[in-house]
Amino acid sequence: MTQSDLLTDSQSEQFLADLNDPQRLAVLHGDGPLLILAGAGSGKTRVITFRIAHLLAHGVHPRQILAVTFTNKAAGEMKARVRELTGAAADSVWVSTFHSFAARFLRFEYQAAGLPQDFSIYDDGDSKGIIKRLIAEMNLPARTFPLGTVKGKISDAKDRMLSPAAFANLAHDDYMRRIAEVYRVYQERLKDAGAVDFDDLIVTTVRTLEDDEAVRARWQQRFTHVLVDEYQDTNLAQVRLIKHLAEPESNLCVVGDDDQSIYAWRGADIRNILEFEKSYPNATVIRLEQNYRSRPNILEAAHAVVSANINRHPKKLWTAKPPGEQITCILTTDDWSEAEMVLSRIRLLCERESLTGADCVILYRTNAQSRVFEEACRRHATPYVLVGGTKFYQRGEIKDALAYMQLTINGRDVAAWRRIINKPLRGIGDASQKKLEEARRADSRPFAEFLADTEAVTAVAGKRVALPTKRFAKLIDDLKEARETMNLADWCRHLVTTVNLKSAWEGDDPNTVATRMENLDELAAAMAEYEMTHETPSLSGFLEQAALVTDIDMYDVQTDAITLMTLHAAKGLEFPVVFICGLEEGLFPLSRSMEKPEALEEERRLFYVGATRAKERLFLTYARTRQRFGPMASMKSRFIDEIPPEFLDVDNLIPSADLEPGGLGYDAPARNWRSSEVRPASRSARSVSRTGSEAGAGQREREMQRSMMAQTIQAGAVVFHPKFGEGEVVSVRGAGDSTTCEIAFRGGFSKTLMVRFAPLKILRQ
DNA sequence: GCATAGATCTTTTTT
DNA sequence: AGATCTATGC
Repeated sequence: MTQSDLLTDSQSEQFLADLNDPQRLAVLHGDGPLLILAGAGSGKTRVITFRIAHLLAHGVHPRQILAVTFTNKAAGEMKARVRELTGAAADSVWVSTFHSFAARFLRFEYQAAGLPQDFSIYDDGDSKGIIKRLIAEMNLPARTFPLGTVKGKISDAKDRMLSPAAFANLAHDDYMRRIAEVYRVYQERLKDAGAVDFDDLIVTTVRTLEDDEAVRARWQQRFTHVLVDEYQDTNLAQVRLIKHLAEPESNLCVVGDDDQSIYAWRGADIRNILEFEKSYPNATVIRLEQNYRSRPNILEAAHAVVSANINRHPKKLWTAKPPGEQITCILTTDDWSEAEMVLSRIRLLCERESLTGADCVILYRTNAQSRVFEEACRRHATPYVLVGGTKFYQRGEIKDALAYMQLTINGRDVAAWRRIINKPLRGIGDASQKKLEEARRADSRPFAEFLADTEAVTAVAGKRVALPTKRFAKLIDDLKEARETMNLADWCRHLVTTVNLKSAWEGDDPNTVATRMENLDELAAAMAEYEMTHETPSLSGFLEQAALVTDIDMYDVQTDAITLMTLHAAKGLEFPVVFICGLEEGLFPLSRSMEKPEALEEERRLFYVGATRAKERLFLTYARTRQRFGPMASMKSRFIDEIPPEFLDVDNLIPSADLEPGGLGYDAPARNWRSSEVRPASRSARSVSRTGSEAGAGQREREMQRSMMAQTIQAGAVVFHPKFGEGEVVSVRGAGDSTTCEIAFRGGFSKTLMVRFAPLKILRQ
């Protein structure tokens, strides 16, 4: 590292001048624990990145800094921003998510952790497959032991660092004792399979650090400074991981906001942030309360809702910005017109206020709500980007191919084996599978080796399956061998043909089959890209990445497309215009949460997170009825009523003869609200102005979006494909690298292609 | 062992 | 309403 990689003092001073007082204190804070309570939009990322730059400028070696986030996207952004400040030094700073940090740790320390080097990482589906089989094996009634609940309890136990034994000790009724038993055997099965689930990544890392002094010393020495983002979302296991890594100096800087804690259902414990000072009595606490993102009206509304919570540290953000528009609340009769209204509002904003679709985001509580908006966008040929939904690596055909790959490096991976042993059909049915699986476990050899042992197989499952199992074993061995002679992408293609995956979907709709085959092509392309972008590409590295990557990670603001995503996915993002939709009792807040006060408070925080994404304008929508297991009607969300009326501009599109359903006992003064008909049209035409430094930032963002547009495709574009000819883009789905678009080709057929890999030429936008 | 039709459950959010 | 699971018959 050269001196020029580092900030010089004068540069660093210049940066500091842009910060407000508490921000500067946080950046300059010396040694010891530091808690930054950073409200929404208070420049939190800036503070973290400046702090890292500051540490680097003051002689901390980049490799000694660990910064942990929850999503790969956040990690990537942090790294990019540190790089802007410090140059190449940033590349040596270890910035990663909790899970990918743990995965990397365990690849180094697999021996101490008691894992095979090429351990598999099980996703939710893999884990559920194992647990499901266990529930059946243990004769537990599926009705009283629903898979999701059992998995959830086990996951909770892991989040709290409870071993199966400890969990069993705490179980004081038969029900919990049985779940404890499932947990115990589940762990045995994982161990046998050489696999860890998502929770285990963290738990095993913590256990290894706690049990092995040499390993602990090595890693504690390695990191002298640890920073954690979104600290309010950590669970006990994660807090312990961080604590160990930061010791003994405990130069630990955590940043978070208790009002933005929205992952309690996943084991996040808000007490971690509320009681940080108890764990670290010498901690410095800094509050960032100036908001640089939103108009005061938006902050007021968000604050009004979240401050209805009892269990909360009282605080209030402020902003120097001028008031801006009122918050628009749109009341519609049903979900269909809700979507129509949202789109027409967006159209209006784009026409009159020099905004583009990319400035707008539609947020909703549940993924299922996205459908109506997607349909509306298609109807109006409005480009949109859907974040979430079916993920590329979760598709059946992709998981199948990955399972074959996984089995070549981890021969005991039972989830992979189960997935592919009879796909394509080999005449090895369920009954034989169970017998073979059990016998193999007792035998402890890898699947391929065991299955090639004709005698052993015959003894367990009869003569009939011995031949197909032997062939299967040979197939796996051949694949393993082939891997040595070719690169990952070629090997992937080789695998698809050798295995003859296509024959597994004989009789299926030919279009579906074609799409699946295209997806497999895309998998090969993804592997090629992985090989190009990594210095030491490995199969297990690729599989690890495939297991830990999510949709939001790949999301990038681009083109003129409107963004559609859940409120949860929106955390950490900001948009000039935000629509929060489906503000109905039972949907948002969700009915399940309405029984438990803590859960209801989390819904309020979720509203707070959603609202504070907005820079300029916030819209809230309510649909009186919507399709949810058949049509259902609901009352306005209490969140709307928790906002003082002076901040709201209500656009009531429900005919006055149509009263709200169940108006009894619910204070919803719809009659007091002005109807849209009498509203002067000029109001919507008022321009959204940008002020101060925000304007500059917005401008730059816009430019970046524009430059990216060149390489992206919008609905309505006319494109050319060498194989399929000319066609028109009907819709664009997915995010970032996994963006797909549906194209209606002139030949009268349409295809869904992955933008990144399809050799498309854009003829006209 | 496998395909099909009917039954059942799902929709909270995700690393 | 749609996907996924289960029971049944071949």
